[in-house]
Amino acid sequence: MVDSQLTLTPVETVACCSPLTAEPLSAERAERVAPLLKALADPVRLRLLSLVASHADGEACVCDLNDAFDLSQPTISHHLKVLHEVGLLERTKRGVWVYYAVRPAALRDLGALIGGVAA
Amino acid sequence: MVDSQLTLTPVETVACCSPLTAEPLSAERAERVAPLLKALADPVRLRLLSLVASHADGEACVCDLNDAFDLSQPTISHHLKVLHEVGLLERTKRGVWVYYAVRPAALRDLGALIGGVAA
DNA sequence: ACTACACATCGACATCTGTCAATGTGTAGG
DNA sequence: CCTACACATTGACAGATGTCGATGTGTAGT
Repeated sequence: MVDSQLTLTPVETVACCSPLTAEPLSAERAERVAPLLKALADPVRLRLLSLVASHADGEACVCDLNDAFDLSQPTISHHLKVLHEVGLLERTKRGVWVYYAVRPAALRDLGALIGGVAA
Repeated sequence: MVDSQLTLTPVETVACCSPLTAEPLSAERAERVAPLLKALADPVRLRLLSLVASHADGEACVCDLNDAFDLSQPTISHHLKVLHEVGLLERTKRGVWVYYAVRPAALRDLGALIGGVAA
C-alpha cells in the first residue's frame, strides 16, 4: 500500500468535467463519484468532516473527535478511515496523536458537481 | 400518505444554514442531510438524476430511463422512488406515462452545503 | 523493561441495500 | 369487457454497512 501518493483517490477523479445537470453522467464516472458520496452519506461522517473542517487550524486530533460522539473509539476510527480512503481527509501523525484535515478542493469540486456551479 | 405536500422532504430541510466547513454540523441536521446524500450515493441513481436533468425539458419519461440501463424495470422504478421520496425528483403522471423532473433548488442547496459556496 | 496511552485492525453480529421475478394497478384502444 | 401497455409494489435473497468488544501496534514516560 502506497496510500494516496501513487493511487488515484476517488476524490481526484471528480475534479473535472461538467456538473450533473449539464450532460448525462457516464457509467464509468458515476461509478467513481458514487463512493465519494457514499463516504459522505452517513450522519456520523458528516459531523466528523464538519468538526474537522471548522476546527481551529483546519485539522483535529482523533482524541477530540472521539469525545464528540457516543460511539466507541474503533467506530470513530473506522469512519475516519472511510473519509480518508476516499480522499476527503488528510492524515498526519505527530507523536502519539493523529490529526485529520479536510481537503478543501475535494469538497469544493464535489459541491460543484452536485450544485452545478461551474468547476 | 399525503406525499410532499404536507410532509417536509429531506431536501427542504437542507435549504438553509451554513456549509459543512463553517461550523460543526449538529447531530439533528446531520441526520436529515445524510438520507439526501445516501439517495445520491449510488451509480445508477446518479446517472438517473443526470439523465433527467440534462433532458430536453428538464423532465424524462420512465420508459426512456429504463432503456438507458441494463437493469430490470422494477429496479429502475425503485431507484426513482428513492430519489423522489427524498425530494430530488418531481413526479408527474400524464396519461399512461410518468415523468420525472429534477428540483434545481434541491441540487443547488445540497451542492452549496458541501462545496461551501454561500447559500 | 515495563506501563500507560492513542489509535488501528480484527472478528462477529444485526441491519440496510440493490437486485430480480412475480404480481398488482391504472389507463387507453378495440 | 378484454387485451395491451406503463409503471409500481411485493417478497426473496446475496452482499454491503455500522457497530461493538477484543486485540494489535507504535510512542512516550518512569
